[in-house]
Amino acid sequence: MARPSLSRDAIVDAAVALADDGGMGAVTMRAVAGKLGVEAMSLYHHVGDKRGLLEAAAERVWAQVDTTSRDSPMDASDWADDVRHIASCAYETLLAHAWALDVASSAGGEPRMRVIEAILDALTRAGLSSDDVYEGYHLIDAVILGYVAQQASYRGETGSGAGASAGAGAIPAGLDRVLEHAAAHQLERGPQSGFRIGLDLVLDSLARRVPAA
Amino acid sequence: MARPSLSRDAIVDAAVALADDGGMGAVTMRAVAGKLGVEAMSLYHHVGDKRGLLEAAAERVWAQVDTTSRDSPMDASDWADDVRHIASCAYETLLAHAWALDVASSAGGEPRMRVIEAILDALTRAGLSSDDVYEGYHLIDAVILGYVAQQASYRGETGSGAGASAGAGAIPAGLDRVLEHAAAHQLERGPQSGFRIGLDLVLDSLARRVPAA
DNA sequence: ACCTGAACACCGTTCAAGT
DNA sequence: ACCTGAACACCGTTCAAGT
Repeated sequence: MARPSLSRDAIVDAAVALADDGGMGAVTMRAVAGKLGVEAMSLYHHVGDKRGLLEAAAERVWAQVDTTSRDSPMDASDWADDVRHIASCAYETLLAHAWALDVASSAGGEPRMRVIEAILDALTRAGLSSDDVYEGYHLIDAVILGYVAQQASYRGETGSGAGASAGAGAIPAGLDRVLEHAAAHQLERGPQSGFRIGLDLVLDSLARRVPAA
Repeated sequence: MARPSLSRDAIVDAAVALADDGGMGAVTMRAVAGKLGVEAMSLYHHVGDKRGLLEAAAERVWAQVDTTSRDSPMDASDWADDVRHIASCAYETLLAHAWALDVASSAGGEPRMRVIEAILDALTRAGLSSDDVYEGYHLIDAVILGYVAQQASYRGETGSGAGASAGAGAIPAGLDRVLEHAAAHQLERGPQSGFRIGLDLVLDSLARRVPAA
């Protein structure tokens, strides 16, 4: 039973695996098929399109984000912890599959909507005005996507080039702050450290906008 | 003088133009050459690589961001306005050329470093601790990149699909907050409105961390 | 119903040849 | 020095044919 007759799920799995090591460019209809011991054209009986396959792969990534609240679902006081939990999980997951961010415009499908729902729900439970829920969600989402993009690009920079010191070409003379900043990057930091600091700063600002009980 | 003998600049210009309408996928060595009335292989005398060409194109986009401070260069009090000015300009520019964000990991080159320098300089002038400058820059950068990604994906969603109402497929039952949120999206809002609100929230938080003079 | 070989219209890139 | 035709090894996708 090396091949359970080829299923859509198996195809999407193979695409995710290929993208994880090798990036989105490594996802080729022929490569996906090869990984499943089948010819490229067989895939079209299950996925319709390469675009559709990539969207399904991105959706699978979003589905890995844990959106369950940690404690009693109606507890308003821990709304910030709930957001922290969901956002951290999303950050970690997306960073592990950074290619998922480059897939199509509106990728993510229902799994992504569940993440959005969970964040909106936490902000609503906090007692924020509906305007603040609206704007707060966008800010939190931007922070997640932004830090993932930032961190992914920083990784790619030091992971591939010959000399790991200078980054994307030496820093031109006169950009002294950038030079300092690059040096500060060398310091040891915990995982998520920058992201968590930024997220907490945003959450504190939002907490200040909760009307007094 | 239809063809000033083909220059690297002209090639990069053509690549930017093709990407602006048609996305990164429209940038093809053959298409770029065609736009310049030349054969594809001629490009290799000036750019070396398609990757290099795309990086040069992204660099040209970053170069459009205005990094000049608005008033006396040593004025510390307007550091927040300076950040607002640079960040808004970056947001607008990147949104107009959203493909530039998908180019290679560390794209942007020296022009992007100048943007980073300007932001770091403003935060330093504010009198923030070096740790806060470090983390504050990352947060601001994440906010810029995040809102651009968010807005670009929202655009792509309503710009292409058949029915403009539902977005990326209808919203599944049970996701009531998402439904509300999608409805709120229909309201008229100024350009940059979400981004400016998020950015201001972040800048306020940073301002609170400036040690008292 | 599911799989496949051959084929089509594309890619990026190389290389020897032209001027 | 700069440009190019032909060619190579790839793409995604279609289609008629096999089982």
